[in-house]
Amino acid sequence: MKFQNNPRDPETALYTALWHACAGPLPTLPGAGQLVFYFPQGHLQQVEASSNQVIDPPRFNLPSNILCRVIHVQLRADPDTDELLAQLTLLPQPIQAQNGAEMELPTPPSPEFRLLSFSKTLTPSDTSIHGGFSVPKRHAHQCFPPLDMSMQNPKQELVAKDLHGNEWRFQHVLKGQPRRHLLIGGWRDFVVSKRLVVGDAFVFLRGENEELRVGVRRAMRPNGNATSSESSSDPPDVLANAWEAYTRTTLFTIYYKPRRCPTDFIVPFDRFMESVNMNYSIGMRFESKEALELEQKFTGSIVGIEDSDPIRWMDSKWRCLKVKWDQNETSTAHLPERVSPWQIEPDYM
Amino acid sequence: MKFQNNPRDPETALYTALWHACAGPLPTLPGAGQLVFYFPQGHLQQVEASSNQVIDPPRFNLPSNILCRVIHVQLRADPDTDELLAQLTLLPQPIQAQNGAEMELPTPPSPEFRLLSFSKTLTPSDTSIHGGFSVPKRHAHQCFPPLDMSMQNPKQELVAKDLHGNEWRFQHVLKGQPRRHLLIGGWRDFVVSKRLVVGDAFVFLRGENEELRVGVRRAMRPNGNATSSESSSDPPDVLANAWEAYTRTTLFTIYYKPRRCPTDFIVPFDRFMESVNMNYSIGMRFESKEALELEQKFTGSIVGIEDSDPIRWMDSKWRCLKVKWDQNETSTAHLPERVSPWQIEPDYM
DNA sequence: TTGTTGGCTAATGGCCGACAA
DNA sequence: TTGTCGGCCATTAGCCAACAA
Repeated sequence: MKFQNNPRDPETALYTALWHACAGPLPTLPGAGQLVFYFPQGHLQQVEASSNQVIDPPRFNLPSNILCRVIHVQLRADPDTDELLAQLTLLPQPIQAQNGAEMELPTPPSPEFRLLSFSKTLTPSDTSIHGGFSVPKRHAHQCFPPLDMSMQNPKQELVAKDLHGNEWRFQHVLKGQPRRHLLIGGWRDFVVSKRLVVGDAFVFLRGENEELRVGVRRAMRPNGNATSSESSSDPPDVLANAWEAYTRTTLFTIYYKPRRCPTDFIVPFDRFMESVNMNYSIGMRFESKEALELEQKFTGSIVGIEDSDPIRWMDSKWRCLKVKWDQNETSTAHLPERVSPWQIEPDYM
Repeated sequence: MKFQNNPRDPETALYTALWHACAGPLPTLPGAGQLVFYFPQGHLQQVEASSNQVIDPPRFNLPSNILCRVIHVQLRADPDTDELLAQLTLLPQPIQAQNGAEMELPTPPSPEFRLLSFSKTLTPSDTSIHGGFSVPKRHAHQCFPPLDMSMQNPKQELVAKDLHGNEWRFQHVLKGQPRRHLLIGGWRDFVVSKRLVVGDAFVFLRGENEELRVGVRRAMRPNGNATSSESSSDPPDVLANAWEAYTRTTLFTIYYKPRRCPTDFIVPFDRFMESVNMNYSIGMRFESKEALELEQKFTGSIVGIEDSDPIRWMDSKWRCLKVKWDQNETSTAHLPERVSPWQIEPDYM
């Protein structure tokens, strides 16, 4: 299950689809072959955040961004915690080639698979020890194999695999007054094993050949409170790898945990160039792009343009914009004070 | 709980003691200030084993061993799985200084703490849902606070912290016919939370001030079968760090999971020098040193002396000995075919 | 349509001493 | 001395439909 090779293989396609469904709509992950900019500054900050260490890195002369080609992407999930992990292998690109978007490799055609899926955020009733899981009607009709409606209490067993290939069995019944679809008998095991709590989401996929998959998308913890596992995959001296790779034009590897901290230190070439061409100025109004990894769009205005770390990373675009968010019915307290140009777009309203 | 600063602090001393008790008697871990040899080859092999990837590393010109000073040691435990992790920060030593053992820093005097401890491997009864935990009599007498024997059914509540500072409560009772010490009421929670199974060991410590600690030493899985969490802390291109640190004499960091794979790529200076001075030859009989991380000693004889990877790591002492183990009442099938000189000592029997 | 609740029953959690290795 | 077992409660897991939002 660990290596995804041929994307045309239905098994692999299902795995990838499930991984992305569990990761949520938020993170944009480049594919193998794509050109991206790597921001060591952002990478370091992620490592610091996840390891709670302040790192005074050696004085590498890394530029603030490095054009790289994505050589390989490996999507994984921790067998214990189901935490998602993307491993990106990057190859720095020669400087002189840095201004040709035409060198973009053709994205391998992603074959179309018939794929049905839904996800539902768990309610207190769903997670409570008391009952089962209530399946919204349209989801049951769209994604579940059809029930034998000739029975007066239709039921069937659903057998689905998770990202690790483990099998989970659920009784799918249609009963109650009024009628509703329920997952019982096995649901509890799933909740306990996956340690689901209110706010986490249940993810369900049905691929071709009636293959069923289940997964979990955990609630975003407001701001990385200490539940986070310590096993950060990146060592504190992570920049040494980048430096080595940069100077010798060799491969290096970075990790990305989509449900952990917002990552924007890998930026697709096109998106970056777009943001470079955008003329942002103080006072400009904007709205957040999906790269900010928010569930909804927010608007605000730019209040400053300056290096976020002028000493170590001069002239870096990374989080170079100080912003003020508009007040909103939902709280904007969790929104960052600094964003990168590629995380926003001008608000033409 | 994450940073251990002053080893004289009783809190810290208890933490360290508990960590080592959970790690088991097997691994030797150097302390801060010590000189060690670092074997990139062994490091790489551990990474390969734990990530199930074969890595074709860039062609660094790393020597097969690098003298380093241990700058910092940080002992941690994963909050989810309790997996132990030692993070070693190493500083490569200048070449010209490589032949002076006198440069060994004085090991900081490890203050003596009164410390009582025991561990017990769990039986089926201990882990079964049916009952509690049976405490061997001498351990209860040695390590538990004394019971009030005037009661005809003496009992007390033990409150103990684990490596993360979480509190666990147990009812310690003396009852049954014949009398025995039992841990009930709370024991089950502990077993479930820590996911203990038969063969795992319960670790108990009592420090000064009657401070109690509990921990877990998991059974060694025969040969890294796939239960292992994927989140290896070392990225595949881990050698880039070492190379960078080696050429520029800067710090680098390695990780060591004592319950995962046998590590011998960090070897204390003295032990290595000893093994260099040992004249081993084909046919020589030996017995295993504790560095082989075995529960007991085994004997065998040397059948070959050769580079284990003559192409990439010429003249490396790492696992340069091919050995044949003596037959034994216990199986020798799990013993490695290759060992390093510092893992064995001549058998003078 | 779907979240929550109280009720009911079956299952199991969990403590006990007997017994035996 | 200590591991395992059968017995025996008390607790809870888990399904159900009523009800309400």
